[in-house]
Amino acid sequence: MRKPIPASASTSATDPKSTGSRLKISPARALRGDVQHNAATHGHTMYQGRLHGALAHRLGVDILRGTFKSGEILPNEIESSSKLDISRSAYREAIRILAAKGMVESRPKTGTRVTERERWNLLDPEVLGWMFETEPSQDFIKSLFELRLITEPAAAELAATRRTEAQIEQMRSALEIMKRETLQSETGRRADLDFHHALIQATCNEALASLSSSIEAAVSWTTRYKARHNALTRDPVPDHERVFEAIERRDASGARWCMESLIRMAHEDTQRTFSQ
Amino acid sequence: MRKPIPASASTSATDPKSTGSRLKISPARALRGDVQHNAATHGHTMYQGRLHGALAHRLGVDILRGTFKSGEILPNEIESSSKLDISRSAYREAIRILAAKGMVESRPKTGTRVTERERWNLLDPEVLGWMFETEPSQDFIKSLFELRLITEPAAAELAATRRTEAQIEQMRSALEIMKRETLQSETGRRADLDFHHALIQATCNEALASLSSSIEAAVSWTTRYKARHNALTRDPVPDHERVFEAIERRDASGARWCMESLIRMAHEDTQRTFSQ
DNA sequence: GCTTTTTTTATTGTCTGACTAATGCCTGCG
DNA sequence: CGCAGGCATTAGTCAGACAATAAAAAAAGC
Repeated sequence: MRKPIPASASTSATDPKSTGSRLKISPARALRGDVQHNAATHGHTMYQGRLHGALAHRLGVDILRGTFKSGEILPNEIESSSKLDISRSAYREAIRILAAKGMVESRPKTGTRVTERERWNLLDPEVLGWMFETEPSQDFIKSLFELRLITEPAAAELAATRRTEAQIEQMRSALEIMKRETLQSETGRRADLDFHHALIQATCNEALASLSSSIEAAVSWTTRYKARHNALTRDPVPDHERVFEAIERRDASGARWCMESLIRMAHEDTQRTFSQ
Repeated sequence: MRKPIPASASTSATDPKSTGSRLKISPARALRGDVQHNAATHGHTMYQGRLHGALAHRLGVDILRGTFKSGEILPNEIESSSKLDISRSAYREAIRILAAKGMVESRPKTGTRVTERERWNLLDPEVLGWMFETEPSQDFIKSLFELRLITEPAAAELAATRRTEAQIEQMRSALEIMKRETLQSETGRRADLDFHHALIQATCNEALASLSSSIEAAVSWTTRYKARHNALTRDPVPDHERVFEAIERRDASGARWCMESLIRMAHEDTQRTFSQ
C-alpha cells in the first residue's frame, strides 16, 4: 500500500479528487505500478527504481518516438504533475534529467519546450537505450552502424598497437565464454560486451572509450532483440576470433580489417531482423 | 570503513579564497553572485541562469578536476545544501543533472557517490565544456584529437558524396566570414562552427552529427583559449578552403585527406599553446 | 561460534504549499 | 506607429514534513 495519502487525518474538504479524474486510471498509478513490477503500459516497458527516473524514461521515450514533437511545449508543471498524480518536485527532477540530455529546455513564462532533434544527445547511453525501447527507424540504425564502421576499426587498430597482456587475457576469456554460451544467453551477451570493453580499454583513449561504450551498449539492445525473435544470424564467434588474433599479434591493419568485416556482418544481421 | 569525511576533506576545498574571505561569504552567495554577474570564483567562471544549473556546473567542474574523487561520497543533501545555503530541492536538481551525465549515483542510506571516471559521459557537450573550464590534461586533449582524426575525415568523405547545393552555399558563406574575421573575433569563431556544422549536416548521419557537434563545441573552447592568449597559430583559412573545395567537387578521398591535415594542424597549434 | 533474522538508523525519495523571479504580452501613452 | 510600463503566467526556489530503502547493527536461532 504505497499510497498513504497525506495524513491530515481529519482532512478538510480540500480534496483534489473533486475534479472527478477518478474515472480514469490515473496515469500516475501506471507509472508507479510500472516502477514496482516492470509491467508494460502502452508500449512502455517500465523501468526500475526512482519515480523521477521512471518518469524521465517515459517522457524520453515519448519524445523520441514523436509523441511530443520538437518545438512543442509541454503542459505546465502544475498541470502535468497533477495529471500524472505525482509531486511537482518529482516531475521537475525528471525534466532536469531530460534537459541534461538536451531534449527539453525550460524558461519561465514560456514553459518547457522540446528542443530540435539536432540538439538531443543521441549518443547518451540512456537516450540510446530509450531509442531501442521502440523499434528505431531504419535510418537511425544505419547511422549508428555507419558510425561504428568509422570508429571501431580505428579502435581495433589502436588496440593492436597499445594493448597489454592483461587486456589480451581479458579478451581471451570473454571469447571463451562467448563460444560456450552464444548470444542467446544473457551471460553470452555479457561476454560480448566484456570483449569489446577490453578492446576499448586497450586503445588508451578515453574519448573513444566513452563513445564506444555507449554505442556497444546500444548495439547490444539489437542483439537482445534478435535473440528474442530467434532471428537467424551468423555465428559471431569466428569474426571475433579473427579480430582477437590480429590484436594479439599486434597486427594493426589486420585488426582494422577484421573489425570492419565483423561490423558489416553485424549490420547485415540487424537489418535482416528489423526490416523483414 | 565508510568514508565519512568528504566534508572535512573539502575543508578549504570549497573555497581556498584569496585572503581571509573565509569568513561568511557563504559559498552559496558566491554561487548566486556568479549566477548574476558572470564573476569568477577560484577558477570557476560562473554560469548564467538557474541556480541548479550553476551548481551542477560547479560540482561538475570540481569532479572533473578531481576535487571530488571517484568513489567518494559527497556529504548528505541536508548538510550540502545548508552549507551552500540553498534549498534541498535546488541541490537535488543539480545532482540529478550530474547523475544524468553519469557522474554521480545516489541511493538511499548510502548517499550519492562519484562514479568511476569510466562512466562519465565525457562527450556530453556540457561535460566537455566543464572540462575546458580548467586546463584539461594533455592526455585528454590527445584523446580528443585522436578521436577527431578518426571521425572527421570520415565525415568529410561522406559529406563530399552526399552534400547538397544549399549546404555548399552555407559552407561558402561561413568561409567568407572566417576570411574576414579570423578566429580572434567571436563572429569569426562562430563562422568556424557554422562551417563545420554545415559539413556535418551534409553527412546525413545523425549519430555522427551528434558526436561531431559535441566535439566541435569543445574544440572551440581551445580556439577561444588560444585567441585569449594570443598564441600564434597557423592561419586556418587555407586548410578550410581546401576541404571546402574537395567537398564541392565531390572528391571524397581528397576531402578526407584535407580534413586530416586540417586536424593535424589544429592539434599542433593546440599542443603548442597548452604545453608551451 | 556461526548463520540467519530482526531491528535500528542514516540517507535519499517524495510530497505539500507557499513565495520569488523572470519574461512574454498587452495596454496605454507619447 | 513605436515605445514603456504594468500584468499575468510560468518556471525557479524555498521550508519542512513524512515515506521508502538499504546498510549496518543487534538479536535470535542453531
